[in-house]
Amino acid sequence: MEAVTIKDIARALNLSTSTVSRALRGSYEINAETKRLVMEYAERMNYRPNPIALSLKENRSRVIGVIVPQIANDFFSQTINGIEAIAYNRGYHVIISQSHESFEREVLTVQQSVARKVDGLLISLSSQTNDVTHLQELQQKNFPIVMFDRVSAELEASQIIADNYAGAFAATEHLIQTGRRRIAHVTIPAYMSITQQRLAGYRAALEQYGIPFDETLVRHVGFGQHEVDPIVDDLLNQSPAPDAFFTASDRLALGCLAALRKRNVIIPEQVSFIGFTNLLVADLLDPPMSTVVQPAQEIGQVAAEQLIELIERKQKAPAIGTTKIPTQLIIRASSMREKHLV
Amino acid sequence: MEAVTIKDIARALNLSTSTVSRALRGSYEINAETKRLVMEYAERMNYRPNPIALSLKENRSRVIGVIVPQIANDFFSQTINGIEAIAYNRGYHVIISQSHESFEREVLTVQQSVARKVDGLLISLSSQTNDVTHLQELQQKNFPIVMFDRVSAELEASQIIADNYAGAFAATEHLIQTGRRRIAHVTIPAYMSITQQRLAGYRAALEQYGIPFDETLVRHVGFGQHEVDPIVDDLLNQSPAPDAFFTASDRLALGCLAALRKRNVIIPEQVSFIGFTNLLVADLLDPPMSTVVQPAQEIGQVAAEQLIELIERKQKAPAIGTTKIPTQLIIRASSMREKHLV
DNA sequence: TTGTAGGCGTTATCAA
DNA sequence: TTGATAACGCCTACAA
Repeated sequence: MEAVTIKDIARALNLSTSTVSRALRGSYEINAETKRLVMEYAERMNYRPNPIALSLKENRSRVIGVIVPQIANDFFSQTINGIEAIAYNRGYHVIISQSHESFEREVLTVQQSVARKVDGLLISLSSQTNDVTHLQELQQKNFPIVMFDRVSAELEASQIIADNYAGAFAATEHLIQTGRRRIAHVTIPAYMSITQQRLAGYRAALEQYGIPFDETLVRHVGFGQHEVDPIVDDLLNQSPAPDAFFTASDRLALGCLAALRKRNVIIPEQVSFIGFTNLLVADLLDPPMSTVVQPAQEIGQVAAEQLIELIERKQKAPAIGTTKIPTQLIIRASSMREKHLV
Repeated sequence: MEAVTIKDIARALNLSTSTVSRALRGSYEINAETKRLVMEYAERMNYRPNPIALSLKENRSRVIGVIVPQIANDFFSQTINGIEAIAYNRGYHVIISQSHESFEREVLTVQQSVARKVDGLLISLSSQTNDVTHLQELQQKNFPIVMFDRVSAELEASQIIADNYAGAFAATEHLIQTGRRRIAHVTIPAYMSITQQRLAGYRAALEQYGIPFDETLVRHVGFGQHEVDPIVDDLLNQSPAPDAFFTASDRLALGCLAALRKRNVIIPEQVSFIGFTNLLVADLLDPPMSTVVQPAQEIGQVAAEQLIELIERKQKAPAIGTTKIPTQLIIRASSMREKHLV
């Protein structure tokens, strides 16, 4: 894999490397004939400038680092898809790393990415992360960072999130309007930003409809295995038992469904925040599940746009703020399915 | 983001850059005291070698290029997960690109990756790709390439695939053993490697059990939208109609399920090749779906291992071959669920 | 209009 | 044991 360099072209054409360089970028005054000659030869030899040499010279790599808790997760893989689309359009490549929901690995990965000379960082925090000094330090050095989905208010960086509050409000409101009063909310750890936003939306909807908030209906589940079952058990042992479930993720939604089925309990309706790539799945579950669809791809796109903006205009005072992308509530009730039957 | 360089250290310690360099890599003979001094200072200043400078010098980037049709796809995101795990352990970063199932974009992306100076390429072909000259050219230049999942026999590169033949055989055999005789096989375009392997397994099982192969039961579906419905219609209009479906992917499995439900038809059993991240989903569908589980993560791991091997021992004659990773057939029948009910 | 030289950060070679 | 120099590929200020 020996690639053609400017030096090779110069030698072959009996020119200096600077002349060749100028001819190729077309900038400086240069003899039209020389330019044509160089261009032709470069074309023929399939010359491509070495991006590594350029990076070294320009002190920029045109690479964006992306850190997510997990790649093999519909929400994040869709986000990455959105990031990738924007990045490639603007001439950036994307290096992806995973924190595996571990604070330590997140810190390590951030350091590695920076050592690798990425031009900026897009990050969604691990579920263990409640200390963001590793990011604050970078920011003080003026290193471009944009956070998405799982963010932290302690960092003065641009943040792109789904409108979790509105989504949770809409989901809860829908359940109330269909007659539910005891809506269980099974969600992720309490200190995470998205948890708080969703919980707030849930509470606001209850309040608006005059339903007292019952904290025993709210359960926080970590990211380990087999944690959902006992929680569902516990909820069902309440009297009165919940008459609806509002879950915070695919994983929890499926866990609750499985637990309910195992106990042979049929809940009138379940709504979940989801990131299923193929939303058809939600409709084909038994029973079908209503969903608060997260605009994963759009979140990725907007995050990438803002980061590149930050990288390219190296202003000291970039516009920092939180961008909320709307969610969409899709109702899927068993009754609706029957309509399809002939 | 000014980083500390060897030069900075040299200046601060009144040494030459070569001495500092030696001290840091510890290799050459060097005064123990000097070494200690340099190490300490480097540590204190949080020195990190500039990987771009190293790449330029060593003519290697320690980056692996990965090209998949889609990131937002359970199978591929799991594969990437496996690749990432191995790569990071061996000091490589991973740059991911998507071909979006387009031949043109695949060619473009391959060229871009090479221009970016990745040390090697892991690729799963787009569904449109049946010409692999863009890869053959690279190979002739001795550029390391490993293919996975969607491979091509026309390329003499290592290939890592699921044991599609055995998986399809097992699925078909299972359906036959439960009494099915007219097993529809809804699959992807005919020229793709995995299609052929699965079709061969399907046919072999039929043959072994003395069931004549009926080509009208085999349907190839492209990657566009809304293509599944009319095909299911058509299959159901046959007489006798199929008594089982064996589908080649998540997307086709769900498409068939939805189409069947829309027509209010209940098929006794459906088996599919799948890559669902959360296999719980298959069990919670209505009806639950049996699956040929693809070892996506392992495929990624093995592919990454083989590629890195290829990169690091720059032998002219690397061991080339096809590695088959076993699949796993998981039976999920409605009757099994009933057992769980109290 | 073209060539020379220096530098981005690092290391290998040779000289001191 | 340490330092000076050249080189990786590219660009550009300056000299010719």
